[in-house]
Amino acid sequence: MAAGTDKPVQLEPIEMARTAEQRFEDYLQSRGMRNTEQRKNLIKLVFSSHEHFDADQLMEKLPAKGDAGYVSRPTVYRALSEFVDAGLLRKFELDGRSVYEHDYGYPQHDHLYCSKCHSLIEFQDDRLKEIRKKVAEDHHFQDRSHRLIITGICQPCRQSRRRKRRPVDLI
Amino acid sequence: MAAGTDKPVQLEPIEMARTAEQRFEDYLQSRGMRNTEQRKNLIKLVFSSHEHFDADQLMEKLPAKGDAGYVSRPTVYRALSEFVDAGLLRKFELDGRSVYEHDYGYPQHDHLYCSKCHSLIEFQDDRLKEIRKKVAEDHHFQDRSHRLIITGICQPCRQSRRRKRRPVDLI
DNA sequence: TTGAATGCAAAGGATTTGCAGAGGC
DNA sequence: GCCTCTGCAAATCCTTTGCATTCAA
Repeated sequence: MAAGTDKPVQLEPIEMARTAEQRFEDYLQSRGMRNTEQRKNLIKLVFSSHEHFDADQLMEKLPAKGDAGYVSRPTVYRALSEFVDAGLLRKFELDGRSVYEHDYGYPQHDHLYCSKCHSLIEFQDDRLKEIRKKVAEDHHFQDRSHRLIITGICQPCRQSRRRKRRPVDLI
Repeated sequence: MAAGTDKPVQLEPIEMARTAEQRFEDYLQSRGMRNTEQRKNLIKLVFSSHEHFDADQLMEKLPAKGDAGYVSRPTVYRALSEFVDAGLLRKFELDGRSVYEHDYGYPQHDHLYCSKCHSLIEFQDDRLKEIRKKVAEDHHFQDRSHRLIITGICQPCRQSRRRKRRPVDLI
């Protein structure tokens, strides 16, 4: 995308007929599951920004134990799994932990991953679709999804080779 | 554990000036490290076939505890890490575990991953190189490696599903 | 009311680490 | 002999599970 820019290009959310919350409610409804306070808190938090995050980071954004709005760790894990199942989030693994990102209402993209500061930069390249299609056909493979991560050193880290840059929390 | 079975190799090894063992010896030498029996056993085993494997699968191929040639689990993990560092193996994550494959003497490739039987199928597409190059340039990113995994259902799994369809619940 | 969901504690599974003894070089 | 390496046990890290209680519908 836009060459000549320093900042990572931000992808634009897709226009949606239903909000993530609405879609999740449908999901719950259709399975006889309940729309609890915890699930409401989590989905609100998760969709309040489109950063990548892991379970730990999500926990840190929640109110502390004892305060209103607190959600326990097991419940966080259970909810993340439901969000993925409902098509709201996508999950992938990085350095041995699970990382989540918005799926619903967000365009397909892939990532550059800085092995120094652990930041993730999104990019889009439509040629990938073609490759995927051709390879799947060649192997009579029914493709459902793909994940491409290009690892290296991001621009800020290349420039400040000596300066210690605080790694972006979390991946 | 044990996932990621493999198909017979389809890609041809590259002609090498030095064997993996030789290269590893250089690596050890240059760092004042020792070429122990354990490391020799492991490298021989690892390069005796082209399959993808995880630490557990490698352990299972080793002689049992008490028998000659046994290597303990911590040593296996330490060695795998060294092999990666020495450029002999490449490591990636699948379903929460670390999976290894030959790097030295093996051409760049990517994978189709069957979510049903967990097999990994290798493929090559040179257009990926171009995409990687362009994206890296656009973002002033110094790319070092990439990993593309296309997930779906492999041909054998697609066929077996059609043949023996699960009957509708009777009762 | 009633079964699903939560929080707690504890378990699990993969991988790593501290350390005393073994063994390359 | 020096110093790295190994194996053992135990620790860590992330994630999941069993269960009694709480709560949405």
